[in-house]
Parts: sequence; C-alpha cells; structure tokens
Amino acid sequence: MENVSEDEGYHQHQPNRLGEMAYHNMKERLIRGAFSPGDKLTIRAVSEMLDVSTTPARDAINRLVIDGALIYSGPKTVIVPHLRLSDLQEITQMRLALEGLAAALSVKAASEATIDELEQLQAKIDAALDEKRYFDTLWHNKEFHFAIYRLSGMPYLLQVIETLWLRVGASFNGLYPEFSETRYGARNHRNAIEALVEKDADAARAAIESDIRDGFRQMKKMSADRDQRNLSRR
Amino acid sequence: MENVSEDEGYHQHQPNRLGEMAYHNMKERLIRGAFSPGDKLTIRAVSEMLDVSTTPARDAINRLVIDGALIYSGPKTVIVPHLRLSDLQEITQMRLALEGLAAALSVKAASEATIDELEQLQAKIDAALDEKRYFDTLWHNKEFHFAIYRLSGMPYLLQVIETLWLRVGASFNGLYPEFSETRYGARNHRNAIEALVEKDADAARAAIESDIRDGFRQMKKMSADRDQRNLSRR
DNA sequence: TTCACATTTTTGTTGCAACAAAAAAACACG
DNA sequence: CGTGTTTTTTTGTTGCAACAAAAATGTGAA
Repeated sequence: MENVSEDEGYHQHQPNRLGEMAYHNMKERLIRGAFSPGDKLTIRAVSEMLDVSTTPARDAINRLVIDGALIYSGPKTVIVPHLRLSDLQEITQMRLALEGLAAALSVKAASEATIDELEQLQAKIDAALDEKRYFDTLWHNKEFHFAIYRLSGMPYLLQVIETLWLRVGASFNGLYPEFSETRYGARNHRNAIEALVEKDADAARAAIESDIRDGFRQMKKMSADRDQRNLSRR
Repeated sequence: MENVSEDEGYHQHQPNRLGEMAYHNMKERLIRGAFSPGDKLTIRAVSEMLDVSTTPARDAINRLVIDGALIYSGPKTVIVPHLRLSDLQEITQMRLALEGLAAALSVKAASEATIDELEQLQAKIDAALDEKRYFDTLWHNKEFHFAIYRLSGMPYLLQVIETLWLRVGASFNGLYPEFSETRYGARNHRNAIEALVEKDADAARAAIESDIRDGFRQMKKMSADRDQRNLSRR
C-alpha cells in the first residue's frame, strides 16, 4: 500500500482488456436492440457469443448491472429490464438536470469548428430521416448531443449521461427505430446551435431541455401504444 | 436467451455475495479515510485484508474504479486518486444539479415523521460538533442529506449522488475530520427543514444548493492550505 | 548523485473446475 | 387442464494456477 505518484491522464479503463471489450460489445448490442426486455443473459451464453472465457463475460454482465442496463430478476438470473413509466420519469428528470447543465457549460467552449461539426451532424440527421434510415438517425442524434456535452469538459458528467442513454436505448431503440420519424428534434437542435453561436448558456439549456421533454412525450406515447397492443394481443 | 417475466422489486445486488461484501467494506474504509490519496491497492492485498480469494477482491476493485473512487495510474496499478480542483468543481456542479433536484422533489413526500427524523438528525450533528466528535458529525450530516433525498423516490438518482459523495469523502474525510468545525451547514439545514414543512420545492432546492456551495468553499480552502503546506515542506 | 539499462519480483488477466443453489423440466395427482 | 412436488439441468460464485506484462529493484557508468 505504498504511496504512488499520480500519472496525469491515465485514468480510463484499458480498452484492450477482454472484459472491457466484452462490456462495450454487449453495450452496443443492447443499444442496437439485439435483445428485448425480458431476455435472460447468462455468463456462459455471453461467453460463447463473444468467444471469450467466463471471466470477461462475467465482468461485462456485472458492469452492465451496475449501470442499470441489466437487472436481477432472481438470485441467479439477470435480464434486460422492461422500462416502467416510473423508470422513464426518473431517467428523464436526471437527464434534464445533467444534460441541461452540460449544455449550459458548453457555450464557453463553443468555437466555429464545433458549430460546423454540429451543423454537419444535423445535416446527417436530416438526410437519414429523409431516407428512412432510422438507426442512423438515432446514431447521429446521439452524436449531436454528445458533441455539445463534450464541450463542458466534464468527463464524469459525460459518463453518467451516457449510462442514462444506455438504459433508455436498450428498451426503446430495438423496438421502435421509427421513433424519430416525427422530427420532433429538428427545431430544438436548431435552437441549440443558435445558442452556442450566441454563447447564451440559458438558451442552450432551454433548447436541450425542450428536446428531452419532447422525446419523453414521444416515448411515453409509444410505451402506452405498446401496452395497448400487448393487452389486445392476448 | 429466453424471455423471462420481470419479478418486481428484485433489482438490487445481492448483499450476501462475497464480492458485494468486499465492495462495501472497501467503500467504508475509503470514506473513513483508511487510505490516503496515492495509496496503491492490489488485488492480492485486498484479498488478504478482507480474507477472501482474489475473485471477490478483484470485483470490489473493479467496481470502485467504475465509481471513480479508485483510478488507474498505470496499466497494472490502481491508486486512491488525489482529487484535483477540477475534479472537485465537476463533482460540485453535478451535486448542485442532482441534489438540488432530489431536494426539490422531496417536499412532495415530506411528512411529520420525516420532519421529526430530520430534527433528531440535526440534534445529533450539533451534539457531535459540541463534543468535537468530527467523524460522527460527518456521518450524521450524510444521514441528514440522504434522509431528504430518499423522499424523492428515485433510487438511481440516490445511487449516483452516493457515488459523488464517495469520491469526495475518500479524499477529504480521512485528512480533515475537523472539516465540519465551522458549522457552516447549520443554517442551511434549518432552512431545508423549514422548506419541507412549508412544502416549498424552490426553497428546499435553494437550501441544499447553499449547503453544497458552502461546503465547496470550505473544501477548496482546505485543499489550498494543504498544497501550501506540501510546498513549504520540501 | 543521476541516469540508463538489465534483472527480479509483483501484478492483473484469463481460463477453468468444483460446488451449492436456483431454475427448468418432468411428473403426479386432483 | 391446472397445480403442487420431485427430479434434472443450468447457473453464478468462488478459489486457484499459469502467463505475459508491468513495476520494482539492482547495477554500473558518467
């Protein structure tokens, strides 16, 4: 337990470790909708799926459970959780607080280059929407948001926000790629870019908050629709 | 990968697992100041310390790294991080957003019983302060805050807030138990209780935010003092 | 001393097997 | 057909050893 000097800038996890790889791989699959809520995940199944031994597979599952992307449904059973309305509400409240903060802080660091980047991202979103490539829409939308949040210069804040997106994405993206169809976000994104140009922290926060709220309404509606369908299917 | 029904209310980790025990044990030691920033922690050392095999010890360390309570200083070296000013600022910003939210939400659920509980907690804080039992002060202060936040009914929010406290506590509590000496929090706590009585969400948020800001100033000052001492000691 | 290099020791990762406990399947009975 | 009950299978946890890589230590020259 010696005292060791702190090597600046070496805080992150090593991406070359097998367990880390397994975690990111599973995370990606979760976001892409490879699993449905209720699916059971076992160490040995993940181990075979990714062709690694049980130890990295176990590491990945454990970490996903910590994130809340997987939950225990029994002492030896982890499943993809079915997001309840109360969960969605909690996540939305936290997103409003945290992403609002990140957006407000981002204006300080906004440069012309970042504005350009955001406009290109928005163009990609629009194009994907026109061509009904909904997965791409979702992906570019995430890039747009995090391009802004990254300007805040707060790495841990980003990590927590990313986890919140993971939890929502795992339950919604796979089921509803057409989620983004309504283009609810276009106006909000324009406002966000404008706020960065003007370096107006309050406006940036307002634009992002509005985007989150619109998304929440959309998801709540889809959730209700699905419950309705599930009910009538029986 | 079968679809399994979701057993309501079985989401938490099992507390009887060895790895979970190791995690909580190490977390407690970290908060109590058993280690100093820069201390190196190895799997085998933790394994012996807690008298378990390497697997649960590894689990505990991994999770603490995810929390940010430990960091890698090299590919095979995890240490207790030395909290830099920028870290403290980031954590404080997140605390303001998240604990402010929790406080604002708490007023809905505030009852006479919870008011009583808070007043008893505050009495304990005052008593511990009078008798210079600084560890107890810190402990009861944490209980006071989380008694409020728990009223929000948002479990994941609580978990994230707790992690933020862990990161700060690990770097400060052990070194500065006399931190609380200035009684900076008493007025803020009174205001918070008052806000709960009145069910005034904005006032509750303001009281907690003020408490966090006062604490931040105090910590910043202590941090500067320490750096000063370290400098002149060489 | 200080720095570079070589050697030794320590360390995390990975894979695996044993075991108890949980989940699933099979069964029996109404 | 459902519904408890028993049997079988599956599963997570734990401990451990091998290995490569990193850290610590030692060495020697300037």
